[in-house]
Amino acid sequence: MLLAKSTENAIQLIIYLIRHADNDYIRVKEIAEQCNISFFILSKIAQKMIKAGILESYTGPNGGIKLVKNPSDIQLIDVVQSIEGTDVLDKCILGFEHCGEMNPCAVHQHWKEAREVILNMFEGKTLKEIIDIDELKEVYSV
Amino acid sequence: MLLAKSTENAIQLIIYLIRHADNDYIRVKEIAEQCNISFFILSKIAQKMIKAGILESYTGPNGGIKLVKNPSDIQLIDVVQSIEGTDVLDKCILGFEHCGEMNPCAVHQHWKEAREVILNMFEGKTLKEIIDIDELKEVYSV
DNA sequence: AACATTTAAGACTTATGATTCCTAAATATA
DNA sequence: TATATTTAGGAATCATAAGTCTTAAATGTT
Ligand code: SF4
Ligand code: SF4
Repeated sequence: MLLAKSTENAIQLIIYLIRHADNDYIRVKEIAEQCNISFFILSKIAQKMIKAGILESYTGPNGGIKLVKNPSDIQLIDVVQSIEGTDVLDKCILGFEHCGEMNPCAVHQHWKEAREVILNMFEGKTLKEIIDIDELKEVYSV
Repeated sequence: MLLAKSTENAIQLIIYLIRHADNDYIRVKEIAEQCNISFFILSKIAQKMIKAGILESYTGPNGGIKLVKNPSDIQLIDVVQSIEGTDVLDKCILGFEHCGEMNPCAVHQHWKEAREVILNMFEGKTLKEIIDIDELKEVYSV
């Protein structure tokens, strides 16, 4: 499993937020219902992203959560790291101790290539680009 | 984390086996010591790979485990699947229910590309190729 | 001020994987 | 046959992640 389940949920939450953003706060309960995720789980996840500076919240009636920055100023990696910590993809595919470029294990170069692509997926695109529905329509002609 | 820790250990075990293969059975204890992995853990992992038909074992003095097939006839994906099950990379990066090519979620195409590369790493190369030290020397000029 | 709504935060339980331990079975060797 | 070696396999423990619940704090509405 590449991503933890809570990170999957975090991405779903973000996608929902972007698609329903209209400068108002959106209730976590609404997102939980629409995305079919437990409210309790989602509110914990939201809290992590708030601490990471991705979301802000407002307590009370008409309250909820919303994005702090513009979707085009957030990378997917920011979301991933806000949940899983900053060293998700620093880790290697094997557990060898004294390794790396100078003393590579047998799969080093292969894993390096794959990680490059994964990183590119997480860093190369902003949330705006990733979530852009028109782009998807073009590709899949839906 | 892409791979479970036990899968990391499985790959380490396989690498050791290939590099020390001389048609004899190799004791799990020896591998455990050399790879610095708990013997108990490694013997469980070995049992899984035996059930998957990758290794065979022999009980008693001079016993141990060895590869069933030639390293050039085994794909890395076989090792991974023997430990984690066959649907490791079938799963999607998100948890959406009704999705896929016809109804792609917002990151479908990006994850598809990355998964392609990972699969290629696991399926495209045989263990022989991956473990080949000369190939590594060439690339890293070690 | 009283009440309803909504996030905040911690406690608690459950599920899953990692790790360790122990006994049995197989088999070579003396 | 007795003994030492080595895998087989289950039981038990520990760690971490996932999921649930409960109470507190903030704040708009009446
Ligand atoms: S040599 Fe490279 S692939 Fe191998 S364990 Fe080290 S960092 Fe990972
Ligand atoms: S649409 Fe594609 S990327 Fe999205 S959840 Fe489904 S299979 Fe995964």
